[in-house]
Amino acid sequence: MVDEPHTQSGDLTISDHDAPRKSRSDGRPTIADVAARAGVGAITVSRALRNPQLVSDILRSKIDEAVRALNYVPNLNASALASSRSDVVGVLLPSLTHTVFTDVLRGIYDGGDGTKLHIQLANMRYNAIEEERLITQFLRHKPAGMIVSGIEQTAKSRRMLEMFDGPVVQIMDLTCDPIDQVIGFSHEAAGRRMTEHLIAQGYRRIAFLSGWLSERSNGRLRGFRHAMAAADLDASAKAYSILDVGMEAAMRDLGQSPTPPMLEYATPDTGRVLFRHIREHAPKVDAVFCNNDALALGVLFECLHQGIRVPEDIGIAGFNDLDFMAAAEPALSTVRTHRYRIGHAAITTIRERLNGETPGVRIDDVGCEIMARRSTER
Amino acid sequence: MVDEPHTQSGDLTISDHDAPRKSRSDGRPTIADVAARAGVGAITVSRALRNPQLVSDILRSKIDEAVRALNYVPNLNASALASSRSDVVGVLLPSLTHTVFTDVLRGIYDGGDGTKLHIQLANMRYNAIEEERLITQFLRHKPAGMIVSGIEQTAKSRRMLEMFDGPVVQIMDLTCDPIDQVIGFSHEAAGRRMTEHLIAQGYRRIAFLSGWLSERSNGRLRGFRHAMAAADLDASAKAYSILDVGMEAAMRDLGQSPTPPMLEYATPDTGRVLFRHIREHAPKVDAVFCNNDALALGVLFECLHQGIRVPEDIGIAGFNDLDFMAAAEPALSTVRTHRYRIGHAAITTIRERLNGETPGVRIDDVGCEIMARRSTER
DNA sequence: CTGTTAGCGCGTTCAT
DNA sequence: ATGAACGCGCTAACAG
Repeated sequence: MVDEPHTQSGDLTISDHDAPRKSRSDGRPTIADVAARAGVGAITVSRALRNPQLVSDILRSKIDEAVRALNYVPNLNASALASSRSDVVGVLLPSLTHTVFTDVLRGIYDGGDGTKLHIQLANMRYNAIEEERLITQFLRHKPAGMIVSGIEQTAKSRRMLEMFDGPVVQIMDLTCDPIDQVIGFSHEAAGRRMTEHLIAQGYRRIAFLSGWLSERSNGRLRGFRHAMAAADLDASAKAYSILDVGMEAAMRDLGQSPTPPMLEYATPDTGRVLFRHIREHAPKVDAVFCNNDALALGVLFECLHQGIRVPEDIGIAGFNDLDFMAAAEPALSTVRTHRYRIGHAAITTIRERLNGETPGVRIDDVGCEIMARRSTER
Repeated sequence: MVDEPHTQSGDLTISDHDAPRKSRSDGRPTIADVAARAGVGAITVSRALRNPQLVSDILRSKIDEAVRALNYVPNLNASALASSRSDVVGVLLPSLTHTVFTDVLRGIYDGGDGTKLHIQLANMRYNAIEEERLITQFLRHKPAGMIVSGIEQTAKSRRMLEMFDGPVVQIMDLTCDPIDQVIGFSHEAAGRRMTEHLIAQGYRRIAFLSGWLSERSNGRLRGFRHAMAAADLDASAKAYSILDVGMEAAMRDLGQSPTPPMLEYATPDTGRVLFRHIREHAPKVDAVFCNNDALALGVLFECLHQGIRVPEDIGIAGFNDLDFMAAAEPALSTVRTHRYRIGHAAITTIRERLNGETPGVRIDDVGCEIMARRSTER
């Protein structure tokens, strides 16, 4: 086998036999080796690899052969340095566990499929300061684009992203003043609409049940309150919000401190505990609007346990429409959010813009859907 | 300002005055700019940034000031090229949606926290060929380490990873012949132990219920069959395996083709449909061992719906111990796997080895735990 | 502890 | 359609 790696390039002053030549390279073949073997210039190899049609068929096949023979692997770091452009898209998510974000992620990956885009993912843990740090880090890689969650970046984060030379997409919320582009839906409208549905079904003493509230959850709560107020149910709305009926105490019952990691409260068990507290402190509550589906599932189980009829005695609604909601007995009402679609749209618009296309719309409201099911059918 | 950047290296034939010098750079300050402003050599800046204690206090503070003043952002691509070493860890997961892998991911991120390691994640969709392609891609970035799922890589994937110069950790399964290191547990043992538990509880006609079977699911099924055979229940084991009682037909009922995306079958709704088929085709089944928790939840709801008592008429067991299992009514038995711990251990060992420490153990069995709850309490 | 020199491997620029 | 030369920004290897 012709297995002589890249030595011909340096016929310098070094003695040919003893040549210690402490190369800093890791010994893997470079584009120059491929070029030498194919009998062409390095740049031709470069072109053949990135844009085959720029090279004649003959050279191209020679090059392909050489690539295969040498087992050539392009060095993307060198490429990125030379072109000051990389194929990495930075993605910042508040959580890697919540189904809502994993669905977004799946959309991003599916949408990025078949391209050479790579995803670099970070977990900012619902923490704007952490997010700032991560953005700083990410930018060092000179990514091709960025996807960040929500619209509540710190001023510094925002500045960095504005100065960043590439597409930036904020997702999962809406704002009229995006950094660059935003794709999401209005959490306030979602909360309002589900509450309106509950009221239309005849529920009057509705509790909003949640663990810890993210910025977006707060939007839902606002929507809930507005809808209650609009129906002249504001007083009870406040009274029955779990925020007002001993959440702290309930949290203690979970054996956890009411401080971070607060995300852990978004579990069915939390739902059960919180609902027990509601029954104690606000027995007249006739429906619970849960800030997420896991809580709703827990409430259902607690009702099952206590022999409370759903939807007759208590209406239950969740948020997100995870797959167990439709399969539950009775099926649980919820708000379907288009998480997958959002992720997909985000990476798609980045791809398009990287290809030179123009942004389309800067603000993309994908909406959401009220899934009215048995659990709120009064 | 002494703002003459790197021109001394090439006092060739270029005229000194006219030089338009179309810089290909993007105009951002480089390490040379920082060095110039601080009045030191570039390498000193480099050192100060990477290993502050190698530089005297005076220079270090000067450098820090310059960095801040210029808003210097290191170019990691250049760094990676020069050192042929990057701070990116490649992670290949079969799915980004299944809670089992998102928990792994959370472990990885938590374990990588506070380091400069970046995670580059890919979704190989339970597809070894796709995995091979992704490994090829990843290696182009010259990552610092790699984490891959399972032990069933293709021969080529395996070769690439063996040749890769850095730590490689296979996770979520066990093998006595890892590529480098393996951290996981035996799915066969897990399946066997849960089955033994069911048998010990007095269940005899046990069905193994699953949607599509990954390599690891197959291990669980093997364990199930071994345990059944060992208890002289092998005939029924085969008969009641959902694989033998019309899975295809059941799948059609789901309105889906029995081909990919098969992952979608791991939902509660699938559990309900499959359980209905079991009741029809194998009415004597007295327990179902579900390949995952979502299926088990669906079976529970179907029992609720049909008025079948759990655990008296039917025992239900799942796999993974997602958080709704303990909160269900009745609480659902399952196998707790240490997903988070595995992810955490994987990135931790990579960190350690990057720091020059030796691998510890090559094969790390983190085991699993049988969570016997009401749903199998006969 | 600090600086000098010489690449790392590729892509741009400009010439052919 | 192809090639030569240089530079992208940083760091390893030696000195001092």
